[in-house]
Amino acid sequence: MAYDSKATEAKWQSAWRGRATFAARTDPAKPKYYVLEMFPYPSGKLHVGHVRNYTMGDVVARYKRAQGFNVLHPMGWDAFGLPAENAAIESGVHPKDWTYANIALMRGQLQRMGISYDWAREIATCHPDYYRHEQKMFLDFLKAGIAYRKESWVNWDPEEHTVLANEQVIDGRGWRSGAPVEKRLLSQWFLRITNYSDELLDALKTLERWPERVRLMQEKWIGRSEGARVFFALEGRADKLEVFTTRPDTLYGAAFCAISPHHPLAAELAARDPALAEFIAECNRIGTSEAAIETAEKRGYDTGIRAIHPLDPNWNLPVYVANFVLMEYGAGAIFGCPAHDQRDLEFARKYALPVKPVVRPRDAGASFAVGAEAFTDPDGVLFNSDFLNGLSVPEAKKKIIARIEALGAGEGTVAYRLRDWGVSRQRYWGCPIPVIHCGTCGIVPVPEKDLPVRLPDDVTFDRPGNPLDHHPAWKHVACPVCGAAARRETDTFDTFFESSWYFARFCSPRAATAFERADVDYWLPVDQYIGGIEHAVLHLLYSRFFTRALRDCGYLDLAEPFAGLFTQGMVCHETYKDGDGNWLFPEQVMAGAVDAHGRAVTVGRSEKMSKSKKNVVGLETIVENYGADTARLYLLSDSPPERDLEWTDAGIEGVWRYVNRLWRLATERSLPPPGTEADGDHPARRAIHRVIAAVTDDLDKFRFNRAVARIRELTNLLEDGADIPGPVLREGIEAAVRLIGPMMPHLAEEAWQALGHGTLLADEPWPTAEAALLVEDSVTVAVQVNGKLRATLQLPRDADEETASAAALALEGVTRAMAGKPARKVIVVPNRIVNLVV
RNA sequence: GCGGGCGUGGCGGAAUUGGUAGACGCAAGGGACUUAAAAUCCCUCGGCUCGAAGGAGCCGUGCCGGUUCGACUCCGGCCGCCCGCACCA
Repeated sequence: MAYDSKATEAKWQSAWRGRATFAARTDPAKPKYYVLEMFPYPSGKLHVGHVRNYTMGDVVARYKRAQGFNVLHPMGWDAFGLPAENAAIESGVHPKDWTYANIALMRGQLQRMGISYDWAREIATCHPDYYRHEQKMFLDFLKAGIAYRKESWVNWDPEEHTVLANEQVIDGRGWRSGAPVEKRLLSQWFLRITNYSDELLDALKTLERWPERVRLMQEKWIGRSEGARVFFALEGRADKLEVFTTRPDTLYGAAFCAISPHHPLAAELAARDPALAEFIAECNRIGTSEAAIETAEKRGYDTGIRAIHPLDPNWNLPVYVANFVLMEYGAGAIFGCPAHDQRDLEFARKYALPVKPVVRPRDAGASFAVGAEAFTDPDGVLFNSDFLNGLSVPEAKKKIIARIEALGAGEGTVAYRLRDWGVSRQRYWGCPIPVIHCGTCGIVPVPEKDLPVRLPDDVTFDRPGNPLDHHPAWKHVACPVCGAAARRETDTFDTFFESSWYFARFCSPRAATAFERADVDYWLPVDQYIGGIEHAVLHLLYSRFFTRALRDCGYLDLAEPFAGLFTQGMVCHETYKDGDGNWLFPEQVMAGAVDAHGRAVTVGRSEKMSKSKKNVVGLETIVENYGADTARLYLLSDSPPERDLEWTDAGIEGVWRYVNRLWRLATERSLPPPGTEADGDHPARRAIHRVIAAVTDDLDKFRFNRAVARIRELTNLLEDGADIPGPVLREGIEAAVRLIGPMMPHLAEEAWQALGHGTLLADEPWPTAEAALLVEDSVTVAVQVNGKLRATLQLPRDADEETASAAALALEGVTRAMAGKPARKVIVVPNRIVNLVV
């Protein structure tokens, strides 16, 4: 009888729902385990990339449940964001309607996957019952000095009168309008994440269950560097130019100073230098993305101003405005040392500036010169540097900082790459920022009793700009302090704001406050967080900061929200474009790579599945034809979870065949009744228990693909084991069913029932391996001659070295390879290898 | 450009973390069953050389070099691809 996936999956999903099997309850008497997958943006279509993520989480949740943990496994929607507004502009549908319709669609798709979520805890961040709490948090941040206002640069589309996301700036132009983008200075809200730089950096060490690469990326992102700020006097001016450098030791190699196009000095000079103003305007056309700025051709504009070297009053340096100097880092100004910085070197070559080396390699002489490559190795000796000559780089740094401090020309300092988090967005579909601008009282927080500040529904997208801003009534309010006519803040929060605390909301999703203290104290931190590597820095760093900010405002007693992190690889797929250059969904591409009109399709490279490029594979057809379990197992079985997965349709058939084989194995053998205990050390029992131990270990380590391979090996063995005694066969089949349970829960429940059990497999404990069955008496040892495999050898376990080498020397293949020569050296690794060196 | 990662058969990958490279699967080819097909089952399957065969040998983990008795694994240099770069989420 073929396995009926559709009926079976519906049956068990309703059984779990009916018994509230996965409802989580705060119970301090039980050990808890909080499993969380990064919640999705409701784009409207659940694709295989999402499902890969959620399936991994479900395996962990079901596995930990079977191990006796009180498991919290919730799901919700990261529901504010730009695509809803784009949909409104393109097709006139309201962002709210679009979003809730998408949520309904995706919820249904997700429920058909049979993931063990506690659906009673579902949240959507666009709901006022969610965002009202973050408005309160913001007011608390404001009181605590964590939130503040400052000016910052944005990408401005002059045609659409909107701020563009970096993603929407393509080659310096607005994606929709095609108009050249300008940078504009806007007054915006910021959170002081930089107050927590050191804490966020130091605590990375404590995150033992995070991938090393993510911790490294965060460390580099925070970018703590020790250096110095140095003041250069300017010829003919009273003010000084402050620069930051990590290489004060190279000060004698300085060739120029460079300031950011946004430096106050640049603005001042541009006011009376039209050519400079034009240069700055050109820099502003690059956009705000650091990648764009860094990859743009390095250019500078000589201001004509001369800076006086702090250690030599007779030494002048030209001051350039340079497009690669960032106002946000250090002092927004640098001194350039071409010999010891590659970028400075290229700049110096371009503008014919001197390249004077001041550090040389230990083995180089005084004639050391720099060619096409700057000498950046910190292991070197100072020369051409007056009182620093002969010193190592660290010594020179110390000494020169002492000197400039004595001269009052600067001081040692620490700079961070990390910048404060700008949370203002000039958009409609986000959480309103709860402040009011009053002509007399300034910025006034919305009183707590007036929260939430709700988004108005009656908005239009038919003209450029922020709909909140041109809403006829919404922004006009009375000042809560003086009662005069005032104006609401029309900016909304960055959507990272919502995702920075949703894991806490899941602990008490219906609480009148953000969350109940007892609930977060019990459930947090998240024991296992699972999501894409693309979130390695921003979302995860913001959440770590936000948790600390909440702690400092008395919300909870916790610094790190995620005790364990697993970053899964992305699911990739080829991209397709039709004859007009529009993206196509894979199902729109016919055989022979033509579109619906018979035109040739351009097949692009494989990339991360994303809705914008339409290279997504939906699940409907797979679930329809093969069932959720088949899709789940396929997503787990082939690729290691941390690696990217190239989606192909081939292979799904193979998994479906396996599903049916397993089903037949569980239902078509005559077995002793349930409860029959197997004993003894039959080889099949040994194999069964080895697999139990290995799969348990694999699941602990997120090696789902290996776990699947092992379970398949077990079922292969059971299938052709005509000589396996009945009780052992039952033990083996039950083990296979229980081990596969977290991955294919519906099939496993059905098989468990077919095996004669009246319980839910979801309520059964995890199988344990009998230790005595795991040790083998005999081992296979590889025998090498000069490191090359020549034979293998069966030896009793833990045989001593003499026995092993004697047995090895007696082997025919070994004597042949040794060709009569004596062994000069014998290396014996017990139970593993004998290597004879001749 | 900068930061982080990855690279193993035709394909996805495994390799006890320095100790038998290719587990498990996909695809392909051959065969059995069948009137036929599907389903199922069995066999072969990194490359090359020698052998009728059992088998034997050489090469092989992106490329070049190094460390080691022994390297997919460690080190140095290169090439290619992926992720992130602060307003996509």
